[in-house]
Amino acid sequence: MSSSESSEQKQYFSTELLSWYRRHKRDLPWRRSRNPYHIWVSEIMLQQTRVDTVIPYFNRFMDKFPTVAALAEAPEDEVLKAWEGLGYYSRARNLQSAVREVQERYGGVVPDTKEEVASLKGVGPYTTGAILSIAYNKPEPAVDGNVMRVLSRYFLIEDDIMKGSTRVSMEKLAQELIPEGAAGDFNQGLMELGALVCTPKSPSCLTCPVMAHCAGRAAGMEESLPVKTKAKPPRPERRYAVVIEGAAEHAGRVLIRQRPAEGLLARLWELPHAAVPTAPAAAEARGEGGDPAAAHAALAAHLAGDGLGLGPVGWLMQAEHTFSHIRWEMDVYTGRLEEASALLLPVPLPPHYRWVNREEMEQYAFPNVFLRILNAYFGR
DNA sequence: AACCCGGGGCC
DNA sequence: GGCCCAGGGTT
Repeated sequence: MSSSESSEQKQYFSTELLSWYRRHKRDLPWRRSRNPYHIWVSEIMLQQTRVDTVIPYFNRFMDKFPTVAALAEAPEDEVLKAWEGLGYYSRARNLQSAVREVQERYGGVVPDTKEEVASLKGVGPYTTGAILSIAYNKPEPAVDGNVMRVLSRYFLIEDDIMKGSTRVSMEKLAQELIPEGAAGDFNQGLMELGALVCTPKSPSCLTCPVMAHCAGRAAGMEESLPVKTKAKPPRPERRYAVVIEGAAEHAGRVLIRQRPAEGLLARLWELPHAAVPTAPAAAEARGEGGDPAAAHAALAAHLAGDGLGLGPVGWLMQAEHTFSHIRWEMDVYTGRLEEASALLLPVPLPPHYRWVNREEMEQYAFPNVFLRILNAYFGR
């Protein structure tokens, strides 16, 4: 980092920011007490969602699970239900798992040392600092994206904030800035400034309490900081998917299945799909119409693993879904299960499979791409 | 350090 | 529809 910050510039920043925060802080539900459990839950929720969205979730969550003990004892289903709509369900599971540890190991009292807090599941460097400073007023930095944006602008730091080493140096700087005895308010002030004034686009410099000594602003660089490398584009992954149509008592229904409890899109529902085998020469063009023979081979081999036989397939559509790191490019076919041959017995369905029609599918949560396919298939 | 994990809002 | 938004876990 540049490390050309003057002590006057730092002193000014700390004093003015703290004063500004105490005059302008928003009245938020988790700011009405210093209850460490409340602070913790709010920080986990805020990691992924805007304040306005979090508020009703936080209030409902506290009504339902008012204490560490209450959350520790609750069935996981209820916790996930209370989290429904916030996304990132693994963080709800991590939170409850860590809360159970606090209940058992610390008698329900959220610990107040760096080592103990940082060891809790789902609590990394940022959340550790937030809990220690906001709940216990300990002089620990809490550096999130807001804070890195504010600091990189005010001190004109051009280090790439996507690098781990930059976060570490920002933490050092942020810690030096904490005014004596005011860690909680100062850290919240940093984040509040980033959220309300020093915003990612078109920051409101004219109302900023520290504009007078902002090096980024003085250099006309407030819009171009922080420096942040572009994430590399998601790697494409070609897949075959199939809408398996039911017959007889399942006429009008299609076969869906639930994903495993761990990993990508955990526990969501989907259509059966299989990777396109890494093809030799002619793998380039995805075309309308696909390659039914190749698709049948891949899908049939895949479904055989669940004891299901697949009959011939026909072209349906193309569909795609982009994650931060993967891009699914799917060729979608329709097909039916193979007749159960000689014994004339119904093919037993593995427990994570279901037949659903267009009404019944409403009860299951699908990633968007499968929702689009099913909606197209059912003709909406 | 590199990769894995997911979903929403804005323009 | 393209662009931007983040923090923690694992290896």
